Amino acid sequence: MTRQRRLILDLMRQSPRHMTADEIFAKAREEMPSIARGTVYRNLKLMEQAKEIARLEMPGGPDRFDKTSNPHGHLYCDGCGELQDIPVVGLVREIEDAIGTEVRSYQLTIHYLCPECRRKQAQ
Amino acid sequence: MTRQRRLILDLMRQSPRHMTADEIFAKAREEMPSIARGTVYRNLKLMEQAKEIARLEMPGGPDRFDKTSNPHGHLYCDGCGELQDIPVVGLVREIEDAIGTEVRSYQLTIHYLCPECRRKQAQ
DNA sequence: CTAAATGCAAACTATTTGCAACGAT
DNA sequence: ATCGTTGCAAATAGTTTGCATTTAG
Repeated sequence: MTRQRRLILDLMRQSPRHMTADEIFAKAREEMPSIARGTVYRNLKLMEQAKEIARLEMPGGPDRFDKTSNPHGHLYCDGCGELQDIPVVGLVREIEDAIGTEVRSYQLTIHYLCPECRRKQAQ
Repeated sequence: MTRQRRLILDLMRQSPRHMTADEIFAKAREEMPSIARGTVYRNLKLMEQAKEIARLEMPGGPDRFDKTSNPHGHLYCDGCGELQDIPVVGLVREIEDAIGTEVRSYQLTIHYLCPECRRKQAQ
């Protein structure tokens, strides 16, 4: 556990958002100007492999990282790009029944318009 | 509808697989050696925007393209990388009930081991 | 002390784009 | 003739990697 890795983890924990690697890098630079972009990417990959964090692949944009490790879906607002977690209770069980074997992992992203963006669009 | 676009569409229809842009490009070159990679990417993007085909973003690999336009989920085998369609009946309705608003689109990929890969791994 | 992690820069993969030439209507 | 489309090559975005140096245990 190096200073760099600790910093990356702390920044992720402090942010309520799902940050991109470059957002984490930028914030990290503020506190540790010598940190390299490669170090951030390397640590994110290592922590992903250790299942300490999860990588979210975003259509048409950089990956984002999620500090929670318990599996869940994501709710993506097509208006403002904000991303929220959603519990997907029952879904996995249902699918396991349907395919007759274990689900190893899954990725679910629901695109919608959040209340605020819906309001703006209505005007 | 140019010769190039028609060729790209035909190749997608002929293949039972979900091809990557480069796989399509390679196949297209066999029949039309002058076709450019950029043309394939451009046409795939145009057809995606026209909702004639769908783009599937694959974790850690190039996007794949799906000739069917009706929404459905995907079943990805972590062993051999093969990809199948799965109907996801009811899921969207359930989620709309939960979030109280319309789902504009979604992306669901289930990772599992197909029967063949499961057998190989058991040995 | 030594194995692992870092900083840096260059490499890489997938994709997009500017532009002059081409082709369909 | 005109306007969209192509082929080409260069550019871009995001990420990874090789290597000499530094650091944690």
